[in-house]
This record gives sequence, C-alpha cells and structure tokens, in this order.
Amino acid sequence: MRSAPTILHLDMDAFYASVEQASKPSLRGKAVIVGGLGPRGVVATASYEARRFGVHSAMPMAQARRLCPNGAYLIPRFRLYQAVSELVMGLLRELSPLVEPLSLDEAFVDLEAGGVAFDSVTARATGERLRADIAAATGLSGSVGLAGSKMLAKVASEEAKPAGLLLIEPGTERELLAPMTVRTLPGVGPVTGEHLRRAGMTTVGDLAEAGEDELVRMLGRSHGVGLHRMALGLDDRPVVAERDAKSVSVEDTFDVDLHDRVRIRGEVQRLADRCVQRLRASGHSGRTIVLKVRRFDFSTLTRSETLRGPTDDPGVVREAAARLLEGVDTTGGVRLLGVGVTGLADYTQEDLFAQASVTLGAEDAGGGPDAAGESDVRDGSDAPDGAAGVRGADGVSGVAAPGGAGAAEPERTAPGDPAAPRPGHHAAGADAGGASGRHWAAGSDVRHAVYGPGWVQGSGVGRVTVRFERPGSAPGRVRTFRVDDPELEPADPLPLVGEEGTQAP
DNA sequence: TCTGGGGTCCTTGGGCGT
DNA sequence: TCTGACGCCCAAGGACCC
Repeated sequence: MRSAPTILHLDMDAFYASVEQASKPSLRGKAVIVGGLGPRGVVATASYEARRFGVHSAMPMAQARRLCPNGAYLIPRFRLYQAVSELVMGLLRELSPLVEPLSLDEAFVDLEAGGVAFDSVTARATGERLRADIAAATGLSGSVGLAGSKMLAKVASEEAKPAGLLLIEPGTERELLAPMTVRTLPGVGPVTGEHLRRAGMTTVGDLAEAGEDELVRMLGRSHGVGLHRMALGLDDRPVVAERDAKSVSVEDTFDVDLHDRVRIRGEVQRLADRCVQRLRASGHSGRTIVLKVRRFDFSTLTRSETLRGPTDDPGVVREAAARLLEGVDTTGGVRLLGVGVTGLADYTQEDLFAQASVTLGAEDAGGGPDAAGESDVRDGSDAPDGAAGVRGADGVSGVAAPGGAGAAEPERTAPGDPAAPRPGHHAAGADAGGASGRHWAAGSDVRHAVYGPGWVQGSGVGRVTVRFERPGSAPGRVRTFRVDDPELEPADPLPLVGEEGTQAP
C-alpha cells in the first residue's frame, strides 16, 4: 500500500468483441459473441449489446444462441487481438518500465516508477490521457482504475466499466469496499463465495469484521490471511514486469466423446507433439509431464510423471504421456484430453538423464525414479514422427460433408451444419482462412480480386457469403460466391486505425 | 441443456532420508 | 534396531482467473 494512488489497472472493454466491431463496421452497435462455435463451445467475450440479452463469458454457446438468436457469432482471431494488444501495451510502457500484463486485454502499471504521477491529480490526468491515446491508436475503449495497490486498482477499473476511470483516494478504501459483495475480491469464486455465504458473510465488510482467525479456520492459512488483508484494503504486492512461465500445456475438447482406445492414444500423441512445439517455441524444456483426462461425466483427473531432468524431446514427452494414459480407465468415454509440461528449465538444454530414464527406466519395480542408466541419448528421431501430421490442421472443420460420408470418422462429428448460413455459424479451427480445403471460417478475413477486402459472414452448401467492408469504412455490402471461386482468397486482418483502414466517416 | 483453453496457486497426503 | 519428528519432493485434486 502506498500513500498515493499511482498504481493503474487497465481493462479493455469487451476486448475481443470490440476488436471485431472495430474491424467490421456492420457489426457496430450489434450483439457480437466471440467464442468456440462447435457444439461444446463457450462464450469468450460478448459485446455490451449482447450482454443485454443475458449473454456473458463462459456461458455455453448453445445457451447464448437461445438468449440472443440474432447475434453475430464469431470465432476468436487471436493473432489480430495480439497485434492490438501489443499496441496498447506499448502505450503503457511509454508511461513506465513497470508494466505487468495479466492477459491480452489487462495490465497493471506502476506510474510512480515511471515518474509520470506522484499524487491523485497527476495520476488522474495520466489515466485520462492514456484512455485518449488508446482510443486514438486503436479506436477501442478501455477502463482505468487508479489506487494505491493492485487489488484496489483492479476493483476500481471494474467499477469504472465501461469506458470510465475511477480513482480510489487512499484512506477511503475500507468504506468503499465494505458494502461490496465478497465476490468483488480476487480469489473469491463461486465455491468460496458460497462457503462464505453459508457462514453468513456476503459483503467485504463482513469479512473484515469476521477477523483473520475465523477466515483461516474456514479457508486455510494462505487464503484466509490473504482474504482478510484484502478485506481491510491491504495489499502490498508489487507490480512485476517479467514473469517466468511455470508450465506449458495444450488440450482439446472433442465434439463427441471418444471411446476408441486406439483413437485416444493417437490424440494423446498429437497433443504431446503440439505441447512440445509450444515448449520449444517458448525456449523452455521441462521435467514433469502431465496428462489430463476429462471423462464423459465431466470428472477430471490428472496423472503426472517427473523425469530425472528437463527435456524438450517430442519422443520423450510422447512416451511419457502414453505411459500415463495406460493407467487411466477411459470406459464410458472421454470428452477432453490434455498434455502439459511443468517444472520448466530456463532454457532448452540437452539433458541426458531425462532422455535415458524414459527410454530405459520407469517400468522397473514400481516405476521408481531410480531407473539408472544414461545411455541411448536420442533426439526423438526414432519415434514415429510422421504420425503427427496425419490429422493435419486439427480444425474442427465446419463444412464436413453434410449428410453421409460421416461413417469414416464417427467421433468428432461436424458441428451442426443446418443449411441456413447464419452469420458465424460454422465452427472452425483457429485463425485458418482455409485456403487448402476452401473452408471459409465465419469472421475470417478475405480479399476478392474485384471487390477488395471483406470478411466471411457465413458459408454452406457450396457457397460463401462475404461482406465487403474494412475498419473505418461505412457498413459494406454482402455478396455470395462459390466456395471455390478463384478470385476469393484468405487475407490478413487490416489494422484497425490508419493505413488501409482509414478513418472514413 | 450444459459446462473452452491456457494458465497460477494452494492443499493434502504419501514416501523417503536424516 | 526401532520409532517419531521434520523437511522435502512428488502426485493429485481443486479453486480461481482471463
């Protein structure tokens, strides 16, 4: 806690949905829902217009569609969000070297360390200027909270939403917090919230009054002490610019539960490969391999194995994951599989022990960690590497053969594909524009040789519907083409402001 | 009518060396 | 040699966050 409100928390308003609205003028003022479009998708972000229908983050997509049947449903375009995020983070770094990003759309900034603010007046002015700079650079709005601690700055930005700024004057925090619900405090989710409610505590003031001992008794040492301090408005965690990753993982939820053991093994191998790609891209190796399995009834279990040293060898990770899978009962079906690596080493290093222990050991009496031997160093080349690519881009493939042809692959069905090409109706993997299979994901960017830049509004029955507009333009016209129209091709997103996306009226 | 993906942190309990 | 306390590592699960 410091004496001046010089910790800033920035939270971009409905970030993904706002970026989509900025890049697609016809969606401005409309209900926009970004998230997974498959049968088991959930909402990542809903625009404020959609929230009026009761749609919110983490809600199953099917439920969102019932509440808001006329909304525009889009898959996330992370590369675009990342680019916009970098612009915004750049503006924050102009204020201070101490910037702590929490996600693509949120960050803390220590204004005092940047020398740009030292009291309420200068802090507020800095916050206002930041909001204006973000609007100018991206066309988006963010909410700003200013306070003497991270926790309070975050509470302030939440209160300021949307498109506002709130500064909490030091000395006023306890009375401000007291009437707020316990869920306001970071770390109080549905479970803890209910736990507290049953004990008669619903407001932050109740927690402050209950005292530390009572909260420790209920919630355990760490959580109890932390929560009590927060309830009193006390929080001295510093803004930390660099945070080391602690784990890397990938997981997939399947449209339909997997039963076939061979198929399950294959998916685990794919996930292991993808996980290692990520691991390597981040410049890490890791020592503990984790397999995650979510069963048909949503019960989740994890199995892990710690090697003798860190590895980034795909063969080693694949084998460990496969071994872990052998110990898991999958009868009844599996809805999600995941592979992760924790215990990360700073940078990649060839660790002979790790490779050897997996190759030789592990199977001996009890699978103890004592499987010695350090021969047989490999680079993964002896594993059936080719298998990895077979499934190709793992996009959930929205246009898969309507009616029939499904027999070849009973699992992972094509997502609902009713003929009517409603906006954003087709599931799709990642950002793929789908050049190869001529699959046009709803919301993805395209360019037509004659009509210029646009985006896919929907596709089906051999047709793709494109709206031709760009950031800053007036809402554009819609045209429909054959999915294999040679004049239509996938394109990169245009910048939201400037260059091609000029600020037209 | 269901419940994503990528993370972090905490707790509990067992095994093991000293 | 046995036993208990302690600390550490590992495994598993759970809550929470965006």
